Amino acid sequence: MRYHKIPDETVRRLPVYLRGLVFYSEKGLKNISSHDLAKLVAVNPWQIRKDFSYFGDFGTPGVGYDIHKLIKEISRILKLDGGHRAALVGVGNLGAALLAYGGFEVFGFEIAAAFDIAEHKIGQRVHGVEIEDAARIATLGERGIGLGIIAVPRTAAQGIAEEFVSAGIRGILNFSPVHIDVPKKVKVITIDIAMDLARLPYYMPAG
Amino acid sequence: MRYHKIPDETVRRLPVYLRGLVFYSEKGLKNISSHDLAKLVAVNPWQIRKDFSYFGDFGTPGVGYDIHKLIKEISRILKLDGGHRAALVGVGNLGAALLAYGGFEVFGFEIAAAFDIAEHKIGQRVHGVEIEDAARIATLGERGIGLGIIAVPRTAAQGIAEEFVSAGIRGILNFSPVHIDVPKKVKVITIDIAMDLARLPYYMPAG
DNA sequence: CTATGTGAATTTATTCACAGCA
DNA sequence: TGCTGTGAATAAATTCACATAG
Repeated sequence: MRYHKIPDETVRRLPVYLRGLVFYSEKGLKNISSHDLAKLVAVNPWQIRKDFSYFGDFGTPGVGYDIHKLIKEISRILKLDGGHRAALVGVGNLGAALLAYGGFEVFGFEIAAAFDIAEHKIGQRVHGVEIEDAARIATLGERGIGLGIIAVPRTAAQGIAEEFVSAGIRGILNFSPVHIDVPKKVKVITIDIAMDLARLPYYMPAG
Repeated sequence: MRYHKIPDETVRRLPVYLRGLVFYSEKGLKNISSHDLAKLVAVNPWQIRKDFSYFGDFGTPGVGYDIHKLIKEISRILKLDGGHRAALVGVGNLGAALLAYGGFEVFGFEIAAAFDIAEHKIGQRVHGVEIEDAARIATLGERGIGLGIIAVPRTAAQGIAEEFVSAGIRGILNFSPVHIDVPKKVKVITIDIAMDLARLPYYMPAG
């Protein structure tokens, strides 16, 4: 099935596989079976095989998948190879947490710029990144930064998104619990942490 | 179709609807059409109608849905009515951000306890919550706290999860980028913020 | 005439079962 | 024998189209 379009649900799982594969790779392993990967990432073995079958031929029957080749191919499909520079707006609690978060590197991301409107924060350094005046968001286009992260209060989120769009940003990760309107040429993913928490009681076994 | 099981995908959307409905309710509106709600939450109108049809009869043709009744019913289905008290472990950058985050109240959540292992943090108050010694996690059972939030470094996550389980916690929200193993009677939802970011380049229009 | 509610049609995703390769 | 890769079968979710209620 190598010529099919990759299903969205498979694309959603690819970063999960990638993190698991990198984990195994760092342990020095060269190959892994669908069964072993399944245990690590909590996906069925046949689902994994089906997913991988959409884009190629990485397995050897009786041996397993070539970890290195898979990492390269998944990175290529997700367009993570080559790396990405992101700009963060809003260095409050959440923004500082994102700057400190170590989980971005695996996927080739780097937070290369940070902005805030609070006078006393501007010029300070947080985890190696200097906080700039939010007025300078407009300069992002010239600086080769293509991703934006919004970590400001909800009332400011739409405005920041529009500044991002003007500056040429093509992808936005939004942490404000509010829907953001942008032109179709820009992709927005909103993460509302409370929404995942809100599903927890439903799935909790009664006690 | 009032007697069918509610599909998982519908359950995933219910918190989204709930947030939108509360937003409208606070504006003083009494009714809303599927079309208007659709614009706010970025879901198709027919999808909304289908979702609501799984659990009842809240709409009036020609008028729309009764916002108040819907809020009550969705809260009931998600088991959010009555409220939930959660315990946070790990008051670093992310933990502090969660304590400061205002988006939990809509869903009836309250972070009622916070724990850390760092001596100098214990006894301090962050956003009104006193930080306790992580050794006291075991007391959660007696305190009527049923949800746990993990915001510690990945290497500590599994251990904290086990302490939660021993203390009688039935639902865990995990922010560490690692799969957590718990008994089946406990539900875990893992949020890895980098994973959503990792899908962004794939969906970004080429430029 | 407007907007819900829902069967039916379609599309998409998961699961199975097994042929075939190392 | 062990494990991949994939058609076929099943299940689930989305979309449509329209009867029906206010």
